[in-house]
Amino acid sequence: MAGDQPLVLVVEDESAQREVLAYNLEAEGFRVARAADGEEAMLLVAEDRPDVIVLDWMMPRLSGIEVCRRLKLRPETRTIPVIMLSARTEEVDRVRGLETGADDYVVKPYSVVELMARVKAQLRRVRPASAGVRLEFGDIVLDAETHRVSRAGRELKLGPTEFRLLAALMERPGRVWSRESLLDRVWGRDVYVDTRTVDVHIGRLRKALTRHGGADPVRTVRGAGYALG
Amino acid sequence: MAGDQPLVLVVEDESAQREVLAYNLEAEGFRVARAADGEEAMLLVAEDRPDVIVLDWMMPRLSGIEVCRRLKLRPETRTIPVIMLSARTEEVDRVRGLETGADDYVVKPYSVVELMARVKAQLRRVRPASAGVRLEFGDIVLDAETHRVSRAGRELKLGPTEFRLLAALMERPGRVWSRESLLDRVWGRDVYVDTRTVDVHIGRLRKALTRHGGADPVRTVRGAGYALG
DNA sequence: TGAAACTGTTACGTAACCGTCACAAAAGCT
DNA sequence: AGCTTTTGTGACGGTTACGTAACAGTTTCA
Repeated sequence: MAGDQPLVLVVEDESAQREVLAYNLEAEGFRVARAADGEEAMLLVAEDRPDVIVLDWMMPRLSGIEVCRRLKLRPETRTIPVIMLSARTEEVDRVRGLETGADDYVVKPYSVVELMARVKAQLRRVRPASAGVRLEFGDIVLDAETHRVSRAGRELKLGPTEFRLLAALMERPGRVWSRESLLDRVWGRDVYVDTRTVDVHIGRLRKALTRHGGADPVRTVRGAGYALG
Repeated sequence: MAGDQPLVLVVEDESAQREVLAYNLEAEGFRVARAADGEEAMLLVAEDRPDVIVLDWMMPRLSGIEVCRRLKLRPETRTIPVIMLSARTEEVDRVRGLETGADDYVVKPYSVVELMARVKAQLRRVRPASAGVRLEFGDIVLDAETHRVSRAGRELKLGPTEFRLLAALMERPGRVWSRESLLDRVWGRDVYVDTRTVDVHIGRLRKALTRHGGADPVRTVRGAGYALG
């Protein structure tokens, strides 16, 4: 709570996944605290007062559900937003059913772009100053919170994948993303999808962006990937 | 870490499996170092500093687990990503439980596509694709992140090979590169291409750089090669 | 439960790009 | 000057990367 940058607590027992998460959060400019299980998490919460908690559901010792429940009991920790990670859709339903009070849910394998957007969205609730939920490029505006995209004031209809793809591209306009890193960021880490699929979705995104006129803002860099502008 | 292409160390005691792995990795453009047991692996790590290690769990002498544990103890090798191979799901669980600090796990029999994807994913974590390199020489500016080249503020259109060729030359202005070393650097290690091809691409690069006026910045060093400036 | 929306893959046409060659031009050598 | 070696470059066939329509399987939602 004290520092410049928001502090995100990552609670995940599997070290590889924990580090991937931490890596991406740090790349976004957050400070990161790590916990490998629920008990460690409770200690760190008391100690460091994180601004957001990303919490794995399935963990040894103290499960994510239990951690969440305990946090929401105490007034001084009740307001810290919790984003729950779980492996399957059914589990999300179950977690919801348990009324743990988590503020958001993300299903594994998650898209990095999406998770970052949700972390930012939660932060914005608590710290209205933190920016980044609203991305702009030229006359294109993307609002991660409301999941809406408009161009020149006109609302655009995008599918979920096209939305995340555009969000990834808008995150750093001009930067060239390889098909592989787009797959990584937009589709998710453990999904094995043909790289040509990226081309198809880029095509769909282009069609949506230019439906009502306007130049194609997506640049193809032959042999390298795609970029915005 | 030194070379152009990432170096992958394959540690696997069974020679057939080791060669299959190596073959596929080389087909993907990686350089490959091979080790038949843990002790050899430790030596090769110290010697060659691989970018990624693919490590079999079950091995004579020094097991994969022990290799991994030792690697993660020393600061200079801690950050090298390790992908563990093991024979069964239960073993993966056991390896995980041992907290060896491996960065990813793959169960045998693995899909080659999947393993390649994981190797690439780990590499991306460590080598964030030539992040934000901006090269300048006189009025020429090359931005690796956006894949853009401009001269005197005017954007230039370069093909992929010309782009990489210019990047290589700009990395060390004034230095004379032989055709062979340019082939190595720009085209890749074991590509069978005539050295005269370099001349042709130098010509194309010159044409692009001088299209809108300005002196030819590429110097021919007769009998030796080319240099910038 | 259907209908609609969305997804990943495939196939095919096209345009850009690549490597080689042949010959011209330039540079060095005697 | 003549001769040899090296480099510049236009032309050309072959290859590859990309754009996109079509399609089948799946999910979502009324």
